[in-house]
Amino acid sequence: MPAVAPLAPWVRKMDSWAFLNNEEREALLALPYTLKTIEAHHYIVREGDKPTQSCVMISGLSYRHKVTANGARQILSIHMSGDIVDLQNSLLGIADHNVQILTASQVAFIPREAIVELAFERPAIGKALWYDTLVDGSIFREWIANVGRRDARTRLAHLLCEYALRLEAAGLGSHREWELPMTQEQLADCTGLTPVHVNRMLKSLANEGLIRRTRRSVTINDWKSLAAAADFDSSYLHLPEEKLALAQ
Amino acid sequence: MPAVAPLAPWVRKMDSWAFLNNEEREALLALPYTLKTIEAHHYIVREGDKPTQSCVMISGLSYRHKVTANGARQILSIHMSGDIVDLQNSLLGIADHNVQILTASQVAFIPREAIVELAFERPAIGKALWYDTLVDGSIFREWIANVGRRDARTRLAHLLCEYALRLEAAGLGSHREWELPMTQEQLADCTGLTPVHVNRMLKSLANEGLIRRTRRSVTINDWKSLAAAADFDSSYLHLPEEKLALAQ
DNA sequence: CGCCCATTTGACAGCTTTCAAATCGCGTGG
DNA sequence: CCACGCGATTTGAAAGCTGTCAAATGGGCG
Repeated sequence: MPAVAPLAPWVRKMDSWAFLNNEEREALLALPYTLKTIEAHHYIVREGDKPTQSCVMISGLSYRHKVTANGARQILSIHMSGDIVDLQNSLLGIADHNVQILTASQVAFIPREAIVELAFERPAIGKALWYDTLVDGSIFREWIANVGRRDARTRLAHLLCEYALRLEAAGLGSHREWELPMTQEQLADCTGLTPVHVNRMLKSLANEGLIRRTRRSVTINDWKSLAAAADFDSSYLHLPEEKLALAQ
Repeated sequence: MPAVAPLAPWVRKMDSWAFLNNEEREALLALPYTLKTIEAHHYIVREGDKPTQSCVMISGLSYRHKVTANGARQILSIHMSGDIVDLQNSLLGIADHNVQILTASQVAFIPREAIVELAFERPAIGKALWYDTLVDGSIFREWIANVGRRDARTRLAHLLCEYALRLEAAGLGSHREWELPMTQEQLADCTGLTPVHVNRMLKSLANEGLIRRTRRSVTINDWKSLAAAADFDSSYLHLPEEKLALAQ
């Protein structure tokens, strides 16, 4: 096993809800997996596939999306180190959405059966996995509200806040200082806007000093003001208590 | 036990994915519960609550929703006989959204521990419950895409198609002939539109013969055309095979 | 019969999209 | 080292879908 176990970030996240003991952490780390390095833009899963493996993000970023009949794309979620994407698709049988790599990533593929067996062999692990899918669902619900009922500026700010906080909760940086390696077109696909309008809203947020921008990334400048402008309340992320302070 | 067990619709749904044997069905039916009749508009759960029970819909309709800072409401899902709402809230600890009754309903409240224990005692039940939360998540994803990337007319048509198919899958009617007891304001809150615009779009769908309307409800007139106008593909509902034919 | 709430309708405003063109960065090749 | 090319970002102007506001209509119920 390498100096740092590839699955460690994931186990850390599963462990953050305090269901697991040491033995169970070891059991998760001992799951069989195949490690792959995947370049940006590549697909991990396509709608209609019947995946038999689940993917754990080791490093890098990925996202899930759907495409409507008129060709518009809607991004459904963003995933980072420690996230298990596609537990959904693999358990449900047929993938109902696509999973694509955002920035070059290391991904661990774990056979579905191995995970499911472990989940029911050790209830604590089962609870942690279940909990994880429930948090996933909670984030989806917030996105429905975000896209459905917030104006463009608020919507975009909300996306930034969520990303910042999740990044920090995953131990990947500070919510006050980080980079978002997404194009404005991708931000548009997250928020149900057009790239042009995303550009204008970013400009507006920057003009008021809430964020700072370089060409290809965004940094939060004034967390409190941004969170206020975003109508952002972190409770839907169901972060463990010790990480709640971040949101202040 | 009454002639028809109250939990029967739920057990039927849990069973539809073919994980359960007879013993397990019985175990579900034997779960402890409290039955309540609740009038329209009443809340079952409020955001911030710490529910310790999960609610199974026996009859009637309910919906989940969030309210944004500016007071706009976004409905997140609609629930009918056989649905378990709020497994999410009760497992996650703190409710991140509201659950409200749409039409007078009978609801069975089951203690969370009883469900969780059973889920891990009998893996098949655990799988069925997990599967159910995953389907829930799949529907949320479709709603994100619906609200984010479809125009008003398509969006509304999509909502109608989903409702029709779920109603039929739950054994509550035919997808070609049913009523939707929602106000136009509620339809608006489902789709991220205004009531006025919902009115216009319903009129447009009716003018083209896709639906028929009475004052307080909608009926599908021409399923195929409506599904086409709605960009509707039922696969995200993950209906069991024997019910797939419905969607044709 | 009268009240109240939901539905309709019309006119107008406005947020967001659309369409196009210009600018900018950055990697590549000469 | 510098020009070139291409994708991403910016910007402006105009169109359009959806929202807003207000008033009228309609139905159900006490």
